[in-house]
Amino acid sequence: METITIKDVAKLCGVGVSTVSRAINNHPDINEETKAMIIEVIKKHNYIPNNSARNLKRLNSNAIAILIKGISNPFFSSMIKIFESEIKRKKYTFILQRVDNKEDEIDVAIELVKEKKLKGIVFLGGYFSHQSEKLMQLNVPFVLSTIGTTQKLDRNICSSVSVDDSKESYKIVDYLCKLGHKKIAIITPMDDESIGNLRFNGYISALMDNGIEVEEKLVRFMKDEIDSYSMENGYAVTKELLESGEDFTAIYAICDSCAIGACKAIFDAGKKIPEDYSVAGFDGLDISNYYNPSITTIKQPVEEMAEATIKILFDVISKKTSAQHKTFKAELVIGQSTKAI
Amino acid sequence: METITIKDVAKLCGVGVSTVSRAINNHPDINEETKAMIIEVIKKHNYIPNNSARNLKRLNSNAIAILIKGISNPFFSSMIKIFESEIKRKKYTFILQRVDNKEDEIDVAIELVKEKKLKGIVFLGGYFSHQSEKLMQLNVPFVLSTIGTTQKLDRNICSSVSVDDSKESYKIVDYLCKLGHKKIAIITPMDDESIGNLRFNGYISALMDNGIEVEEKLVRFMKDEIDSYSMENGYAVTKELLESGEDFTAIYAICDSCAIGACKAIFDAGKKIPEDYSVAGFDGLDISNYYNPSITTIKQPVEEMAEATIKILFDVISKKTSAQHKTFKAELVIGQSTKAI
DNA sequence: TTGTAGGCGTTATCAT
DNA sequence: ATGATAACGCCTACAA
Repeated sequence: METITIKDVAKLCGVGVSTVSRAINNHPDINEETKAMIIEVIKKHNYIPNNSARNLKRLNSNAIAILIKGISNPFFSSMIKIFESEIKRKKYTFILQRVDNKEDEIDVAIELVKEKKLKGIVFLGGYFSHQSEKLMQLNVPFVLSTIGTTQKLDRNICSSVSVDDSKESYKIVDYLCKLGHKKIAIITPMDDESIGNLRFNGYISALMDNGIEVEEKLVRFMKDEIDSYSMENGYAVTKELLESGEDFTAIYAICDSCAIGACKAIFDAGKKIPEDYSVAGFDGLDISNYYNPSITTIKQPVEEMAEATIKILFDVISKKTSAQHKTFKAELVIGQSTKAI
Repeated sequence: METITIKDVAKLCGVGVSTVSRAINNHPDINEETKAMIIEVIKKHNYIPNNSARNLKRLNSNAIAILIKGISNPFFSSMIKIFESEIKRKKYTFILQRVDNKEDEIDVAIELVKEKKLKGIVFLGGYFSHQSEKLMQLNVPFVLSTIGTTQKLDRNICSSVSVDDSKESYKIVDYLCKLGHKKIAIITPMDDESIGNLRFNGYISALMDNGIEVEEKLVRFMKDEIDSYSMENGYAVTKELLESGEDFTAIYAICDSCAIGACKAIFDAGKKIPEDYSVAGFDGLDISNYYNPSITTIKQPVEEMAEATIKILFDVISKKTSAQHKTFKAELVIGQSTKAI
C-alpha cells in the first residue's frame, strides 16, 4: 500500500493536478462531471490528501485550537463539548490540543499557529504568567477561559472569560461563617499564583470580615507528591488534619475533587457529614451533585462561559471588537454537606 | 511580527540553511561554536520551525499517536498518563488525538499517519467494527486497547489488550447471586455491539447458571437522549425503575458512572444502600472508591494494560513479534454498596 | 565542517 | 473549464 498522491490521481483521471485540487476543495469553476469522475477515482483508490502539504501551502485555514492543561480535569469536559459544537457551527475546524504540565502553553501555541495556520486560540486552565512580549508573537486572537491570573496582563492584548475566583470563594466561606462555623479549615495548593491563590484570598477576607482569626493550623496545603486538585490529595490532607486532633467544624476545599476526597476521609474516620463536619467545595462538578451527601459548592456557569469564549473569539477574529473581558457570576449551590451549628 | 523562516536565520547568522538545520536537529557534524551561535540567534529572534514543512519532508518521524473516543471518560485518564510517560521514555513523540463520536477512527488514523508519518497507533475506547480491507490501508502497527469487539477481527492484522468483559461481568453478577439476590436489575446500553453487549451477556449467563430467570422488566436500557455511560443516564434509568414499582433487590450498572447515578436516584427516593438495595458497577474508577458508600465493582488493571499496550506496540514496530493479543484479569472489588440478603 | 540545490505534496497564479 | 508551474519551509544528498 504505497502512498498515493495528488499526481497519481491526476494521472489516473487523465487530468491535471489543479483540476484534482479543485475537485477536493470544492472550488466553483470546475465541470460537475469531471468533478464527479475524480471523486469516484479518489474513493476507489482511497486517496487521502496530505495535511502537512496542505497546511504548508495554504495561507489560512479556518481552524481554531483549544489548548488545555490538565485534560483529565472533569471541569473542562462539558466546556469542550460546547467549544466543539460552536466552532463547527461556524464551519471552522476544531482542534483540541493538550498541553503537558511542564510545557509552556505559549510555545505550544506559537508552534501550532505556524503548523496549522490557526485563526484563533482558546487557552483553557492552567496558570498564566507570561510576558506581554511573548504573547505578541502569537499573532492571532486568543481568549483565556477560566484562567485566573494575579498578574496584570495587558488587557488589550488578550481577552478573557472567567469568574471572580476571589469573590466567589469569599461567598462560600462567608456562607459557612453565617452558618455559625468559626473553625473552618481550608485545603489549598501551596505555591499557586493563580486560581488557588485567588480562592485562598477569598477565604482570608471572609474570615476577617466575620471577625474570625485565621489559624495557621487550619490552613492545609495539598501534598506535593500527589496530583493537585485530586480526590486523592483531598483525602490525604484531610486524613492528616483529622489525625492531628486539631479542632474544626467545617472544611473548605478549593475544588470539588478535593472536597470529595475530604468527605471520604471523614467517613473513613467514622464521622458523619454534615453532623460532625461540614464540607464545601468549589467548581460545581457534576459529581458534587451526585455525591452522597451532595456537596455545597460554587457552581461556575460553564456552558455560558464556553459560549461567551467562542463568541468573543469570533468577534475579535472578524475585528468586530477589540479584546474583551467578561466575568461571570457563579452560583452558591447549597447541598447536603453543610449545616448550621 | 512576520513569520521568520530557516532562510532568514541562515542569513542573520551568515551561514547556509543546512548548517542551521543541522543545529536545530542536533546533527553530529557541525562546529560547536557555530552551533552555539546559531542557537543564540534563534532564541533571540524566536524562530520556531514549521512542523508542516518538517513532516512533509521527513520520511519517518518517531511519533506514536493515541486515538481516543470519548476523551472525557475518566476511565482513560490514568491510562493516558502511562502512555505518555512510556512513549517519552522511549524517546518517541506522544500525540493525543481525540476522535469525535460520529467520526470513523480509521479514517482519522489514516490521515494522521500521512500527516505525521506515525510509527504506530493505539486505539482507545469506542466500538470496533471495521473491515480488514480498510485496516490494511493503515500500514503502521496498531493496538486496540480496552476495546471489546464482538466481531472476529483478523488476529494477525492487529494486536489487542483488554479484559474479558463477558467473563468479568459474569463474575460480579455471580457475586450478587451468591449474596442471595434473585431480582437483579441491569442498566445497559441499547444497541451496543461491543463492551456493552459483552457485559450484558455475562449478566445473562450468570443469572442462568444460578437458576434465575431473566426478567425483561429488570433489563433497563440507557436513555438515547442522554450521554451513554454517564451518571445522568444511570440516574434517569434508576429513577424510572424505582417509580415503576418493579420489585428488585440489587442493581448492576455496566459502568461505574452509571452506578453512581443509580445510587443517587436511590438516595433521592429516600432509600438506603446497601440496606434497601445493593448496587454494583464496572470499571474500577477512582470515584467508585471515594463514593459513599464505596461501590462494589470490577476493577480493570489500567496501569498494567496501558504498559502492555505500549510494550506490544513497540515489539511489533521493531518486528520483534507479530501481532499479540493479551487478556488481563480484572479484580472484583467489594465495596460498601452491596450486602447479603 | 559547510553551502547549494532539489524535492516532499499541495495550493495558487497564471496562461490557455 | 483546465493545465503547467511556481511557491510553501524544511531536510538531505552531494559537492566543495
